[in-house]
Amino acid sequence: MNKSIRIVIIEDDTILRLAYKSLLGEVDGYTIVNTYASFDEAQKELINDNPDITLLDIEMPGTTGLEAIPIIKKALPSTHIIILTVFDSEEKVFNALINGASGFLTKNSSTLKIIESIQEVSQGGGAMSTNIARMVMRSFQKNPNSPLTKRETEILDLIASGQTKTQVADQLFIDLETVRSHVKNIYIKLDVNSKSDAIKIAKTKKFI
Amino acid sequence: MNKSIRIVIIEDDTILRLAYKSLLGEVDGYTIVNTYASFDEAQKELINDNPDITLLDIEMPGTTGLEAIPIIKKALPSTHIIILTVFDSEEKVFNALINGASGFLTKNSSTLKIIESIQEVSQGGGAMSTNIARMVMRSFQKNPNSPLTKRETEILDLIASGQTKTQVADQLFIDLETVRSHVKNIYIKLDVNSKSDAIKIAKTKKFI
DNA sequence: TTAAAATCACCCGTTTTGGGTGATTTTTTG
DNA sequence: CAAAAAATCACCCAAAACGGGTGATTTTAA
Repeated sequence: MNKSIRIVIIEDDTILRLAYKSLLGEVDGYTIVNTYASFDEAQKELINDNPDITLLDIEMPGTTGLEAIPIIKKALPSTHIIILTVFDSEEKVFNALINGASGFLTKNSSTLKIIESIQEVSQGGGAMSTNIARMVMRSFQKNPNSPLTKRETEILDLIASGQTKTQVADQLFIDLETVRSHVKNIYIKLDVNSKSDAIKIAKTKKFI
Repeated sequence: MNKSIRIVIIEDDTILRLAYKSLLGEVDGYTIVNTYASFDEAQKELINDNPDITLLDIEMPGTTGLEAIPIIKKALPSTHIIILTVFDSEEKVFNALINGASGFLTKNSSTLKIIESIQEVSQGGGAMSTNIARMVMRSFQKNPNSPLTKRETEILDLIASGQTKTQVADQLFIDLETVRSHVKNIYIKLDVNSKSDAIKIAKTKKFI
């Protein structure tokens, strides 16, 4: 028989916390080691609990789930964190990603989805609710209505990666004056007059 | 009764193509409008087919799936593309994302997973195989062993976003000389002597 | 209570930048 | 094919930014 998956739940909503506990506790191979209503409460016990999976609410009184992620990862580098969120802001999701969460579930996820996700994450996979997956994918996608030409986009891309016009010229095997000419056109199209503004506008409008 | 979901399959492997066709064709509410062994073959027919979902192999003779995505999206802006991949390279997956695919399935995905994914994607969600989800998440995560301090990371981050040292100084309410001092230390730690090299190294090593 | 991190100062010459005002040569597309 | 769009290159100028050197002080954390 395989070892049971050790799960800790940190969720301030009592109803949800108990619901998760009783639902997941009945699953074969899952052990709910402990549950907490806040991270501050969980912090000292967590090392003892030694969970394989930590279900973590992102919105909590005291230390938020977002702030808790790096602390947990530092104390227990091999634990996998699954975030529970109401899906309010993109920023929170991306911050959680950056900090090292392995899964993202919206709170309306079905029990089955949660059970599956724990299984997948504990095997080294990733898990996302479909709306979060959609959001993540959209964040990669460029605006198809960019006013910039292909070459202009290419050049602005290189500039945004930190290169000077001279370096861009060398890399594209064209003259510095040509790059300057393109950049001037880019500035006109984006209605800016500096490198940083061009990059900022182009990024927020997803032209690059 | 709801309208059936119109599906087109573009996949050069005959066995797989027929397998998908027969498996998905039997699902209630799914209609396989057409199947093709290459995009070049599909191209003229696709507008007529008017699929809700296009299952697209990423590796194909002639026009690759990757190249096909923007063409399909241009001709049929509202169709959703689900990529089928053997999961060889990160680059391909990210390029597909950038070009506007709505789903990513590895070819070892179960029929159930494919059926679910079509459902989710056609409802505006996203779909990913767990190993691709994991890959995407990992791409967001920073290196925990960065030699840079918090402040240095913050400053390099702003510089990488296109700001000048002067702008960074203003934004952080510190003196330009302080920023310069930090940048000098960053250059030493990363063993570089220019902005662009610092950004390049820091990005590839995921320090920022 | 040390070490590390963050802050600021002034020197220097070089490179890059942004703006103006052009022109020519591909490429694309109706 | 013809017109339009995109990409290429040229030379002027002054202001800003850059990279390097060599310090010091204060604040924060181990």
